[in-house]
Amino acid sequence: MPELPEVETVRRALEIGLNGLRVTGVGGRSVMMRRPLDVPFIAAKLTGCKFSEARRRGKYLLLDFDRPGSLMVHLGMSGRLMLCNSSEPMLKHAHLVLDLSDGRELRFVDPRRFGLAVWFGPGEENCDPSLSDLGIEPLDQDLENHLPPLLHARRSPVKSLILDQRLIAGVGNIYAAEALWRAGIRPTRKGCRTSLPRLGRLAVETREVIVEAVAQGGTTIRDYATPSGDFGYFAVKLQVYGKEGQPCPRCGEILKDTRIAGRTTVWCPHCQR
DNA sequence: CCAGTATCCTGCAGGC
DNA sequence: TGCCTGCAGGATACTG
Repeated sequence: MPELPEVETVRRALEIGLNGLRVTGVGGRSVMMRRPLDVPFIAAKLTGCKFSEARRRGKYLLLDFDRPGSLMVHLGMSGRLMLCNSSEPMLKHAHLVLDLSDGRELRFVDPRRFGLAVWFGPGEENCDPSLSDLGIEPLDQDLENHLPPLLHARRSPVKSLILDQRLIAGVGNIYAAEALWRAGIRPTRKGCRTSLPRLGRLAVETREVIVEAVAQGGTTIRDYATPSGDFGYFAVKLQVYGKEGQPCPRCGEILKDTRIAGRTTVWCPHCQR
């Protein structure tokens, strides 16, 4: 569910919300997620540790404490991190709960269990393929030089390519649709059949839509919220995602939806070519 | 190596 | 009111 802007918003909220706090206990249930969740192991590493900072790489969050190593969290499709008072009723799918020294709790809730939370010992995060295989960050200044030749070398639809985390890290289904619409590129067009200048434009529009979404605190479609329960306000700026059958905001043509790589893709047949 | 599909899981909306 | 189907901000194992 959450893409880079939502994860970045969560990161910023945690940096403030966890500032100066210590983990006084760890609870939850060791359910099967994208990787097995090992609550006792995380408890052994984290209990008594003081939060220091929250980092982000692509859609991955890395929480650091006053001991070597870090807790990696991915929210998958339905994952949420919530800062709650411990008196608040526990949600059904709160798989991992960190008790905090101010009496509150950080709860990792993920009904679909496509997310993950794992502890990395010192140096381990550099070896983990989920992180080491990630492509360039959309906010990287070098994006428009780096990305176009990579996409141009591939035969897949550009939509699949910008969803490929090994090429560019952090773009998901919402911002892929928005960036392609802004760049005027048909999502089914193959990378190798798209000119380098047009792919450069796509790189620029991808970064721009992500910058704008971060500034709005991300997009709330169904249930995304920051750890303190705030919603993201970028939804009002979406031009095509979820708007199939409605007129294109640029030319008025009816927006179509197609499935690419198993994912719904909305686009304008007139201005995306 | 690359490209495309199937799959993990729960919840919810829509059709009958 | 159900029951069934398909779809949902994702990543990856597997197939050809």
